Amino acid sequence: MTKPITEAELSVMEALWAESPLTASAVTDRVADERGWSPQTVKTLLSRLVEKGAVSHEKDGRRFLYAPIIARGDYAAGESRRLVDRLFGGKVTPLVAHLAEADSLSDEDVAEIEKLIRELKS
Amino acid sequence: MTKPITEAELSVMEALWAESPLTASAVTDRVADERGWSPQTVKTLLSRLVEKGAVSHEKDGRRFLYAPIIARGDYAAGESRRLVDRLFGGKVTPLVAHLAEADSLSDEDVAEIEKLIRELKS
DNA sequence: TTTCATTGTTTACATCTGTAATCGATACGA
DNA sequence: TCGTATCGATTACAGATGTAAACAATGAAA
Repeated sequence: MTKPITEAELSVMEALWAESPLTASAVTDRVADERGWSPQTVKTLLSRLVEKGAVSHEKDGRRFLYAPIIARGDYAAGESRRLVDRLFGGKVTPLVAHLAEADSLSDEDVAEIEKLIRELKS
Repeated sequence: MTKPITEAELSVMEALWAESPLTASAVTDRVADERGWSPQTVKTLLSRLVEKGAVSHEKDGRRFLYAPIIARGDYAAGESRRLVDRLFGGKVTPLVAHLAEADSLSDEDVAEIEKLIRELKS
């Protein structure tokens, strides 16, 4: 994954992460609503994702079947790390603190993280 | 902050967050090393940040003094939220879990977050 | 077989981004 | 006072990005 996946491309990735392999038109059906894109736009994005090595395309008769190459979890982990490095000097704690301050952490969140932390400590 | 701050612009913001107000050349001095930019480049970035409403410029004789309008903490919190919304359905726990899985959380981190969580619960 | 619809490929184009040169005003040193 | 260094403003320009039209191949329908 040399080149980064852009915002628009991410919508396409989400469709493929949700279900794959898919044809281009199937992807279009799934993302057209939220983004209001023309089928051509989706094709372009798919091509660029193939170029970037983020998506595979296997010939299936006259059409292609597209599937993600990079896993959603790997992508998310990478992006998370990038953010933490860029803004919090690589430390996760300030990130959690900021989200907490912004009142973005529900009691549920706190409880879940606490549980997670307990597991990590064992 | 209508338009997002770009990667290059962020370097300039960091300089201003570290110390402000600063003249354009003072900013240049502080970011030239890490980025190897010409003074002109820094000027352009400052102008764009002023346009975006992220930085103020007050006339001081024939030159300008630049200062951040948005606080670093607010920016960081906003970016964090955007990431969590985009990739983790708005939930913080999976983010922490991913970072932990990638072996990115030191024992220290875990201890700190635990402490933070305890404070949040009280 | 002729046509139409579908699929991928090529090309397009405006905006954004990174990076900077050039230009015009102007303050400071000689 | 005259040139020179400096500052901000204007303009530039290539590559990335969002968004898509145009085109070519080809399989399906009539």
